[in-house]
Amino acid sequence: MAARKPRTSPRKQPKQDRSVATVDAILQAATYILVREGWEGFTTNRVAERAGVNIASLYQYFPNKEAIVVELQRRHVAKSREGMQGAISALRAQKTLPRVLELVVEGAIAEHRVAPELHRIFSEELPRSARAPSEVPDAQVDRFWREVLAPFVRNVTDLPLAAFFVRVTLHAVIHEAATSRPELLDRPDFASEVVCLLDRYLRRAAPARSRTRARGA
Amino acid sequence: MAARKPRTSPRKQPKQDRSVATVDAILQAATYILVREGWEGFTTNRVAERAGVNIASLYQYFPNKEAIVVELQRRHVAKSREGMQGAISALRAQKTLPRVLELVVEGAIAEHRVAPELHRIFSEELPRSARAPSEVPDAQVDRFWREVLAPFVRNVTDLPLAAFFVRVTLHAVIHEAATSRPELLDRPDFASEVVCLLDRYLRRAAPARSRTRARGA
Amino acid sequence: MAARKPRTSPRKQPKQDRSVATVDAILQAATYILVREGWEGFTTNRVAERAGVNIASLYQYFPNKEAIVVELQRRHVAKSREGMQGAISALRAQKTLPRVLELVVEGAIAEHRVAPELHRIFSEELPRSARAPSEVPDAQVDRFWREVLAPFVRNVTDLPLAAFFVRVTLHAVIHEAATSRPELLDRPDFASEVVCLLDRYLRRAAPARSRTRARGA
Amino acid sequence: MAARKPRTSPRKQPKQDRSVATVDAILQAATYILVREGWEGFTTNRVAERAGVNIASLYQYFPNKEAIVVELQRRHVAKSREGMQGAISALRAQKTLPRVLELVVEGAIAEHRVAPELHRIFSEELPRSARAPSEVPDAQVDRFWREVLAPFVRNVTDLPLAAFFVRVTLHAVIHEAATSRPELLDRPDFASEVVCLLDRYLRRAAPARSRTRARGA
DNA sequence: TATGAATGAGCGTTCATTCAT
DNA sequence: CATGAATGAACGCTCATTCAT
Repeated sequence: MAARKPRTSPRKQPKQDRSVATVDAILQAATYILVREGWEGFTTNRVAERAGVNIASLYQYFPNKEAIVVELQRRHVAKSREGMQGAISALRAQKTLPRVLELVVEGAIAEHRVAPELHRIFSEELPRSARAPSEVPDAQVDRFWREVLAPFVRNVTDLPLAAFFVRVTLHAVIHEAATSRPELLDRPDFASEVVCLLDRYLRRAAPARSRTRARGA
Repeated sequence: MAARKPRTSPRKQPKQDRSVATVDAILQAATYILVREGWEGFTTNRVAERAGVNIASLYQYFPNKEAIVVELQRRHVAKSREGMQGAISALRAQKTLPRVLELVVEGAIAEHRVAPELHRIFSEELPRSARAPSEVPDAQVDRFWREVLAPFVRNVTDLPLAAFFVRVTLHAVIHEAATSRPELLDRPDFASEVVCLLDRYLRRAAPARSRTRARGA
Repeated sequence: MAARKPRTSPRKQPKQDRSVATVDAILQAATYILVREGWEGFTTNRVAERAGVNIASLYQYFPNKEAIVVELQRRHVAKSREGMQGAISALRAQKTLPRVLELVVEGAIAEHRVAPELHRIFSEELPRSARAPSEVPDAQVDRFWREVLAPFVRNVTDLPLAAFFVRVTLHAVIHEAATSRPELLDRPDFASEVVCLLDRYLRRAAPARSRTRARGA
Repeated sequence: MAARKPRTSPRKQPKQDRSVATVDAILQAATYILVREGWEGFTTNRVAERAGVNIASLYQYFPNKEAIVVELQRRHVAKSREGMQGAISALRAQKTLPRVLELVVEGAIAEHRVAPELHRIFSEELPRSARAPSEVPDAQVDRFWREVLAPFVRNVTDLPLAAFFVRVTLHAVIHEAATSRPELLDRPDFASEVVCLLDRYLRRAAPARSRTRARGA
């Protein structure tokens, strides 16, 4: 039922300098057009034209239109990850939850500072067919969080659920800020608020006989 | 710079039963195709074909392709709002923050139970051109939250920022659950976890000399 | 090879007042649209809409789109002819060529003063399919001129050719003036110049051994 | 009020022989269809089909339907002008009005012998949207005539008006002959009759106290 | 390898006209 | 009769992709 999905991996590795330059020109043109015109205005002919590359050459390096965007995402993610990687590798050494969270939050903010327009395109504009399969599936991220948070949580009965909440919340607030209110990212209290939000959630007071569900009480 | 945007309001009201049925068939077919094929596969010819309606008939009721989706959104939102409205009107009577949050969370969950696939389409798949202008802009929602929360918050220094966090977080966790893990919505503790997350954030402990920023400490 | 040409005569004679009103409304709307939008914007649906008449009703009185325009032309020509008729019936009584020409020129000018925009539409805008077959074919007009002019011409060797010239010239100058320089029609010397043009042509000096062809001389 | 008029200039120049042939095939097919079916039957799909060319290829060289016809006109006018140019450049050397007129008349006749069916199409069939903007506006032609005739006219009180008459008459008789009685163009006396018509008009007898206006006399 | 040229498939939309009540 | 609804048949145009040099 799902239409066959043609491979999106680059057609061939450019080995010579000229080829590298061609591919770069294509990707740069693609970025330009995606940012300015969105996915709807993104056509291979226009990309080739703007890149100053013959359309047939374009198809020598990319098997189809989607592959261009996928490669763009691959490079974008690679660059974004850099900021995060530092945070993650430093994570295990942290002794308090706030420190852990702080590290991650700042990593995530750094991540969102990289080419935010492209980020918006990738997260909001692309149809499924052009979306690069996330390199790290959500479930795996959740697992990661579970492990990271486990030592610190207090009175959390369902750790997997909490991990889900943390992942989603963390991403949402930073992404939304980056997308629609970028000035927030620069405020010194932004990160600490995010930390506060998650910290208090994860280290909560004793259940108190399930306050929120005790409607009749 | 913004191209002239052709109106998306319906072209003519169906008067007889027969034409009401036609419009319904069109909208139903549109839903079917949107859900299965996404915006990319959504073509007026296919919609008309699936609806068993002549393409020209389709254009008697909708001035263009976008208008179909806009009408779909209008109807969807109308249906969704119902659940939320009750919650909102009951809000002012609440005496505790958990009760307030609980109401809203449950309203939002109800909202997301209505045709969740369509919900996903509308929020993730549509290009800007087909997106119905949000009836309630985010800034206004934030203002609403500010007023609602003001009586209850504790040790919150920047209420507008907090309102932003609440709006974004609330929506994100419920939306993500509805979209990728719908079974979560049915769990009895899901809502209470959301409430807990927000409640603890809004009624926080005294600042403690800025714990989270005391890196050097 | 020529596509079958569906009849353009009105479908049925409106007998009742209401029908007459309907037909009039249609023709008036048709005029409005033709003048403002030209033949390209002239669609039966728009005519019906503007006339406040259901499209199906329109087709009860006119078998097709062309028929509307043909009827419009019929009425226009009928009205135009009025001015000319007087001139023509008075023609035989005239004793001099200038008087004859003067009468006709003034008739023709009067003719072109009737709804000049419509006139332009009919003469320049319509495709062949919508052009009413001229009620009086050119050859017949030429014959008429031959008879009228015969008593007056001088040194004209080929009367039929001269008649052709008179018909064409007379129409061209008045039509062009009416179309692109309407103020000319109001100048008192305009008509007399036309008369002069034709009069001198028809009563020419003796051949002078064909001056204009004596290239070798 | 005037809608944005999309450019009609060719989209890209054919560089290889193959594409020159393509463009020629398109223009030839366009001519064929225009002549046989008129503007109404002139559709890009049919042109492409008859040209044996893919519709998309057609649009590689012409940005829209009108552009095809405009190019056709451009080429036609270029060819037509040749005959006229000779006449015009020889004009100044002429010593008598009949010689001047003769030259122009013969130039105009030659002009009308080039593809007369196309000529008819261009002058009668095209809607404004497809008409190439006349390279030489009428007013300019009138000015030209004024200068050319000035040395020769006799008893002409309003030279601009006379120039208008000359332009219109000259064109009308030749055009009408070419269009509806092409055999006339081949008759040896046709040109001389036109010359006579204009010559006598421009070199007229003394006003005689305004003969044609002396109605009361 | 790079380029100019080509193209199948389809898209959004319109319109003259007819049907069914 | 009049009306609301319907529709077959195009039409102008674009795009991702491939062919041929």
